[in-house]
Amino acid sequence: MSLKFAILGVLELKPHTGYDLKKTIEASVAHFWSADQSQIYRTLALLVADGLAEVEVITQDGRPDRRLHRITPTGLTALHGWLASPLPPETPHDAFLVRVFFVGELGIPAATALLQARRAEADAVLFRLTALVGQDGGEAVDLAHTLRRATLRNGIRHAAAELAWLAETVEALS
Amino acid sequence: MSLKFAILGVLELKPHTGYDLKKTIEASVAHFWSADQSQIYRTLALLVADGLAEVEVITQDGRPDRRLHRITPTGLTALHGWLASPLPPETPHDAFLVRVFFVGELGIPAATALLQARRAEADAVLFRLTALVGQDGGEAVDLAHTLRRATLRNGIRHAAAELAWLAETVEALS
DNA sequence: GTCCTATATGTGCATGGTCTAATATAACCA
DNA sequence: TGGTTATATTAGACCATGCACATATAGGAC
Repeated sequence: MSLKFAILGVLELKPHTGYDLKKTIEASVAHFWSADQSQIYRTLALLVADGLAEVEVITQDGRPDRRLHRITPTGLTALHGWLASPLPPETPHDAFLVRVFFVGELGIPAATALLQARRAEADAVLFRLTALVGQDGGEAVDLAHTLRRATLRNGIRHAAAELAWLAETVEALS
Repeated sequence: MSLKFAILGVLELKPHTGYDLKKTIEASVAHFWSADQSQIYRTLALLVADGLAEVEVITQDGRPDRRLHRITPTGLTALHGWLASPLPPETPHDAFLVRVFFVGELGIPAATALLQARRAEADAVLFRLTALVGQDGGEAVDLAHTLRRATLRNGIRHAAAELAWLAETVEALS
């Protein structure tokens, strides 16, 4: 659902081909959204069909033509409407917590192993995001930039929360 | 994917009909997993087809027969295997952060409104989970119980982290 | 010379999930 | 008496995602 708008958002910044989009997404929003390449192409086609984006074909030889997509005024309206619309209720799906809930059957060592594995992951995420925020410099001036940094900080906060919870939980098991 | 195992986990505790399962899930793991009723029935059918669960039909009149599902030894093995298997890499999909990332276009008031709405939600989650943990008493003794409480505490930690992040971010916007 | 990577777009298939609705009865409330 | 809620299962349509694969060429690594 939001892939549509994530793509519109990227197209607003700059026209993209499907190929570029994949790269831009990986380089900018990968920490909270991921998209399969075929899904990107499908969604682009859908946006064009709905009049939210338009295509300029740039012929090439030796490889497929580039299909450069840009957002239309209708698309811009749709994006802004979505950004201002109320948050839909979300249905949680956390497979890790399903494991935690039932892993008691296997005893304390198995439960601890599960938590340790999770800690390694959370550590890695924290490290990666912290590096990204650091790279970014500091002095944020414009609003867009501040918000983009905020998405990274969100990931950092949650990774830290997860680590704190893991420590507390491992402790409770012993 | 994990619905299969969430259901197996519940079946291990006690045999269930599809109808019961929906209620048990809502009453116990709803804070980290939700399941559509038709999806539950489909998954149950799949478990039976795979030999992981078996059905006892209890005839009733005036309403459909109850189809009571219980886990089989094979099912138990499958559940335990899953619980001990490595965590698969997860692809993030956070629609809220997509909004944060792009909402700059609409200016500070719109961005702030988005964050305020989120705060109301996080507050509600925190309140609800805190009440649940409180209800639960205190003195947890057995492992399963400790882990179940831990899933609640996980939600609490993340809700708190979200609130802290929101405060920091609203601040950064002003 | 051969293999891998980058460029660029797509199709097909399977999985997992949501929403809607059909069916049928009993119990409870207004 | 009439409407909602609870009991219980199941089918159909649709949507989003992911994985594998098809196609075709240029350029660099080894």
